[in-house]
Amino acid sequence: MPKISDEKRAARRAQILAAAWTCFQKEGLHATTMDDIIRTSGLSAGAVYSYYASKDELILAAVTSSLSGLSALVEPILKAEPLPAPDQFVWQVTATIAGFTARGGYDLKRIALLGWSEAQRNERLRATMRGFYLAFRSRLEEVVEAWKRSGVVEEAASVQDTAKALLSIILGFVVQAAILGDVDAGALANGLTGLRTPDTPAQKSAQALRRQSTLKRAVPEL
Amino acid sequence: MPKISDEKRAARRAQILAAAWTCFQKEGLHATTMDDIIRTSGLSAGAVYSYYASKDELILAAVTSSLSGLSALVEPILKAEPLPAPDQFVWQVTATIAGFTARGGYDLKRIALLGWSEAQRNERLRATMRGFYLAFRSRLEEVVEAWKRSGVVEEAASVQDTAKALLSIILGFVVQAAILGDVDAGALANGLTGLRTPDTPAQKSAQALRRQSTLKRAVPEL
DNA sequence: TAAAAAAGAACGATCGTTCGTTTTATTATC
DNA sequence: GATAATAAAACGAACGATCGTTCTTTTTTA
Repeated sequence: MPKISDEKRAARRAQILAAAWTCFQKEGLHATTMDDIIRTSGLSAGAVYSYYASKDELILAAVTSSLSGLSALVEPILKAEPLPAPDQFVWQVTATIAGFTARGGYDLKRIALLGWSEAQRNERLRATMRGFYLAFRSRLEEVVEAWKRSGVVEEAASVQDTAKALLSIILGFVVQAAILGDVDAGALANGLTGLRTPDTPAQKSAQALRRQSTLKRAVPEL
Repeated sequence: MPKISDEKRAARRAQILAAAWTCFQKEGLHATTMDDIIRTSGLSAGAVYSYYASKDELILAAVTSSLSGLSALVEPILKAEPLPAPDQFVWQVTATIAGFTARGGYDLKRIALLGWSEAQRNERLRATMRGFYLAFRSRLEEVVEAWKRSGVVEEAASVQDTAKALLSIILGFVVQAAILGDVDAGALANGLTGLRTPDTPAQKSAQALRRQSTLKRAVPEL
């Protein structure tokens, strides 16, 4: 029975996925044609289609693998003992994300931007992504809990909101680094310390107000 | 000589651009066809093409107008007297961005994500965007300077880095709100205060170290 | 040798764009 | 002031290019 071995099959899939990554980040998700991927992979159309049923499947695989790659990368930081303080933590996470770029010429940040964009019209991709980021934010909540226990975050702080702020900082780094290219993890963490000054009484009362009211603002016409 | 008036011309352009916005955010930049835009604009193909030379032109116009719309929206906050404290400032900016969504069903955040993605392969768009965000960050630097003068940010902080951190938080909010949808300006600002605790001596030394070394980390295989 | 795997030419669908025609609105003429 | 002349503006069918995918043929391998 002439059937290819499981290792060979996995290798072929990886070969095609790598080609897809290369093309996607070079041209974008929609601008890369199947022919681009086929030629880059070194295989034929028939071969590629016998491993991935459609282009959408390939897009999903590319984004999913980048997400799980990110997960694997950041995981060690999340469970480090002792847990680094917030600034240090943000520094480590963003530096790790930035460092991924070096690896084989792939840029995790670019794939992330492409994925976010695509997720808005691709329901399956959106669900996958939502699940991933929600899970990641849960992990961040655990981190905040740990900070509370060790006293670096005060007990009164909202765990959910703090995790949201953390995630914003990390995601924002990805965007800014991808678009402007002149930010690094050190600058971000350093800039964060600049924002971290003790509350004045006026700020305290503003915080209390903030959670109750919704900002009503005149929105100018386009 | 039957020539349309300048107002009529501008109105037609606005009509087409509005149709493009609607389609782009519903289907994405590449998935919307010119026929989509043409039909929702209520005009003919020939008419649309006499106002915008190509689809790329329309994409650029859509993204550019969303950027300048954002600018106009945020500008009042930047020059407010007195300038709100950091948390309050972030709250106002993000609330304004979020509030834009309500306006006519257009979601500024979605267009932003689409634009970032497209900017990676469209050189003209990338240049436009870069210029916009750099200018915006300069404005943020001025804000940080003002904070320093009023004492809410300590003198030793780096203006550039603090502005980068600020921009990250804002951009991250846009991403998180667009993908997860369960964040609001209040949660973000509130979460930021949770991160804002006084330095311990250990953190101080970590900051000093951070700016000098580059993180060397083993990046696992995909 | 037999069946799975790879190849690659070919297909139908769809895209962005064009271009010959029709409509519309302004000006010149009587 | 009604009408004819005129040119911009709008129309929309049609085109060429290109896309994702299929399917028959050839090659490979257990």
